[in-house]
Amino acid sequence: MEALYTFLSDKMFISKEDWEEIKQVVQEQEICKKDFLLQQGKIEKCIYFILDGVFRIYIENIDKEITIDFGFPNSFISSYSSFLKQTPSNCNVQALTKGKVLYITHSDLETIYSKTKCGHALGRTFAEEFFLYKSKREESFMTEPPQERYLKLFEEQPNLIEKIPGKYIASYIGITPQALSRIRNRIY
Amino acid sequence: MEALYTFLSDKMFISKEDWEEIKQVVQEQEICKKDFLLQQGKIEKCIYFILDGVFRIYIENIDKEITIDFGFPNSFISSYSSFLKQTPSNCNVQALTKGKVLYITHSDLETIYSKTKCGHALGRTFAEEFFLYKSKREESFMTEPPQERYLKLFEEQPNLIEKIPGKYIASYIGITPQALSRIRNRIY
DNA sequence: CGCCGAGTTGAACTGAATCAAGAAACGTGG
DNA sequence: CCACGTTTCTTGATTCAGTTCAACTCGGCG
Repeated sequence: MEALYTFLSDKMFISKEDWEEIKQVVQEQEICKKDFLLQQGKIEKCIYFILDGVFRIYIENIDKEITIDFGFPNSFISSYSSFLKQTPSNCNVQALTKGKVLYITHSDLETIYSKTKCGHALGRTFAEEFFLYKSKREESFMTEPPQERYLKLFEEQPNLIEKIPGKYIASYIGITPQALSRIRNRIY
Repeated sequence: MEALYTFLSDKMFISKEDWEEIKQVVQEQEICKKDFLLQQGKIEKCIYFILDGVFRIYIENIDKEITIDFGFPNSFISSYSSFLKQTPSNCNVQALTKGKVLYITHSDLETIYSKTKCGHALGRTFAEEFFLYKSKREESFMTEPPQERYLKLFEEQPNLIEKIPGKYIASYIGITPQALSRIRNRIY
């Protein structure tokens, strides 16, 4: 729980009282490998904060899966569009390893919005974080070829490359596993 | 100004007093064709609400421009990453036609955050809107081929296709003008 | 030991980029 | 309002990066 406080208070001010209020509604959950935090077609009811484990968000398209995002400890994960709109999600959120998460539900967050001073600022922080992430990814896709996207990813998340099956990484940077394999030995 | 109120109050509650406060800091500006609301390398100090005209956000890459976004009347436009982080932007925001915008500066928005009840909710609304937009775009790029991206765009913004030079549209959907031309007469 | 998923490698294919040239549309000044 | 120059669009030929299909290897696990 301190991990979450540290993460949030780095981005915004949270008073003692507000934090008490928030603590009331934040819940903890152990996750087994391959468990789903959310399945396509369901409505996302939570935002998760990853304490431990690695997660993946993906869309099941015709005949293939498309990886949209990975989640690592000390970051949020959610089918956030579905969460915001409270409409069925078009993606799955799945644990690649066993892990542990904190989460807050949509309705509890609404409560926080109304009951605490920092509520909306909290919601704003979520939204801004999610936006900045997507925005960075967009720029990467628009301006860089696959190889550079891979190298950047490698720089930013060197551990990722070890822990995650290459086929997911390939999909995440928008290429096939074969193409990734070729990029890899082009670089050696 | 009513246009902005209508737009916002559709998404959140704004009290009479808060709106008065907001009105104090919202400014209006006439824009000439080809004027820049922001140039690459500068820090985005505003969020704009488009009253009239069409705008374009683009990145100047090595040897080519990449269109990231268009802006139409009754929507917000800004180099929002730069705005949030208050760091130099890597994109330009330019008017494709003459037009008119409302805007609020970063520091004025901070004032609104502290002075009004709905401040943070307002910031949250901005962030959520921007996020949902990017998210939709990401999904489109990951799951659809260029031709479908074009057709979807055509459905959603039929007027866009008439008003905006094809080369910008091509760039926006991630292809060359030549490829767009071929898509167009493949469909007739 | 044999199976299965993941990764690699090769060959053929394909959609889009690039290069190039000509046609059409646009706007700017006389 | 026309004429000229610039920008945009189109079309064709060629090239290329990445996909697809397919076969083979490797490593973990029942």
